[in-house]
Amino acid sequence: MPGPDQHNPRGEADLIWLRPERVRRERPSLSRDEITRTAIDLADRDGLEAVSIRRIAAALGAGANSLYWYISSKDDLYELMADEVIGEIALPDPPSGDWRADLRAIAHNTQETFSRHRWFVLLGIQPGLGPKTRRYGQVAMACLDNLHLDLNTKINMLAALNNYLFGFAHRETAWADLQKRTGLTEQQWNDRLRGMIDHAAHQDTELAEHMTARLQLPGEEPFEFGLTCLLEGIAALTNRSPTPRPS
Amino acid sequence: MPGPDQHNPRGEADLIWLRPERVRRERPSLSRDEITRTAIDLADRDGLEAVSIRRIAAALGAGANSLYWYISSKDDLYELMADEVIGEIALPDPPSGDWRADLRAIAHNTQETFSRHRWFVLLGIQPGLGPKTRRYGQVAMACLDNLHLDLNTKINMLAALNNYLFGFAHRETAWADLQKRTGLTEQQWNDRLRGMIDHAAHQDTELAEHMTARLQLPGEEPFEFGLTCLLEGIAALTNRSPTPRPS
DNA sequence: TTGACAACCCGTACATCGTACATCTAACGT
DNA sequence: ACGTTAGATGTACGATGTACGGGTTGTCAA
Repeated sequence: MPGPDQHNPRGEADLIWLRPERVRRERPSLSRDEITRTAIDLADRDGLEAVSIRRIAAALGAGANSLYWYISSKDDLYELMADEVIGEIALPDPPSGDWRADLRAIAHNTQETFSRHRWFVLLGIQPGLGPKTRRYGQVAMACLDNLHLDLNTKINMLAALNNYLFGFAHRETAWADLQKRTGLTEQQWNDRLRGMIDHAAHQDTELAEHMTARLQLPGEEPFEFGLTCLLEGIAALTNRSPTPRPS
Repeated sequence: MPGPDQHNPRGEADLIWLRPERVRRERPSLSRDEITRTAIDLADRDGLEAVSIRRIAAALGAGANSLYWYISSKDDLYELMADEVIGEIALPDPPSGDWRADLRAIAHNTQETFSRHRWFVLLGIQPGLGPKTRRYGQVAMACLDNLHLDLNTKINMLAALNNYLFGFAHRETAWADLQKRTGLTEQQWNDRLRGMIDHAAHQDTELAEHMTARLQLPGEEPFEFGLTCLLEGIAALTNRSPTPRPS
């Protein structure tokens, strides 16, 4: 990484979504799509840190720097990957009309997709303006339609939900990485953790309790619990007044 | 990064928190603390990607690889940084007794600390078993004490809250990074975004609305909104401390 | 048919990274 | 006095992202 680079001499906001994909003439053997899919496969199999320009190129049978014709930086690639992942989330389209059920479904599908691509939350990228992301936002919005709320409130609701989903996914990812970092299988890792807790319990009950707490954090039940809290809270706020104010 | 490395031939779960800091004899000029603080300062000033072993060493006036005596890998360093950041969060200790107010305070302080160290959520590390993190968990637990819930429920509540906080911080960080990536000042960036929205509104009103929505996501008001939702939902689920409001 | 120009691809090169390893120095236990 | 070890360093290796310049092929005007 040769220096920060001023990166934008002309002051253009250079988002990939505002640039058209280069038109396919005849020769091109690559495309943004292929590149993105290959990158995602690599990340799924070997983790995000295994995603390198060279490796993608190699997997595509292309030269090392060929990709730079289609993307202008690795961050661009990340943005493409993010949008693609968002696109994998199954959506209730059209919404059923029951906003709570719809949001719950979206939440579950999102969680499921995130856990198939655990690296997602490590991209450090807010899914931006890509087409798949926009569709996601659009459908989520539509789920709230017959509540007749103002735009601002709807946005806040969905943001809260998404924040929760991101946070949960982050925790899961971090746990998985921690386990991987030790080089143990999941079984070995769990056994060892239990052992550590038992051992700690003898000299430091507080530590043992703390570890127990952390141990059970990822999983179905805590996810459901938090999700229910959020939806319940949203419902409470909408029943009250059109513009809820924090106490 | 020379290969994955099996990393743990003997199958030891090698967490930094289970190893004592090397005892200080006389000569040592470095310490985990100094290293951690230097790393944090670097990250605050120049971003997480500017945190390299060599740069930290240079900043400490030490040789390139001296740090490896104190930490055994860069991931270890991340763990130390995370614990340190958690330690900066102001806590209501002892709790006031009003669990809602206490959790709200913790949430605000956490958010405030995270936004001073935006790189935190990019560590890809779940704050683990470090002393500061344990204290955080301990105090948060104590806030729920006089609700007399079972351990499991309390853990789920705090997890939900923390997930939300992580998610929100992630969004803020991602936005800030996006802006930085364009190389524009915040002012320029906002102007440009507004311009893009206005421009988009002519040909694609849906896109314009979508961008508007995203534009306002980080900020005080959405944070407060989601936080209130969560606390309200928690209250509803415990049907302790009932929300006295017939719609 | 020819030539110019663009689209596309790739090889080389550079700065930088994490860290394994061998080695040096100075304090310590005996 | 002397070996042992804690602490610090230098060198080296395999990677990485990407700037750059030159190649190759297709398209289109003349």
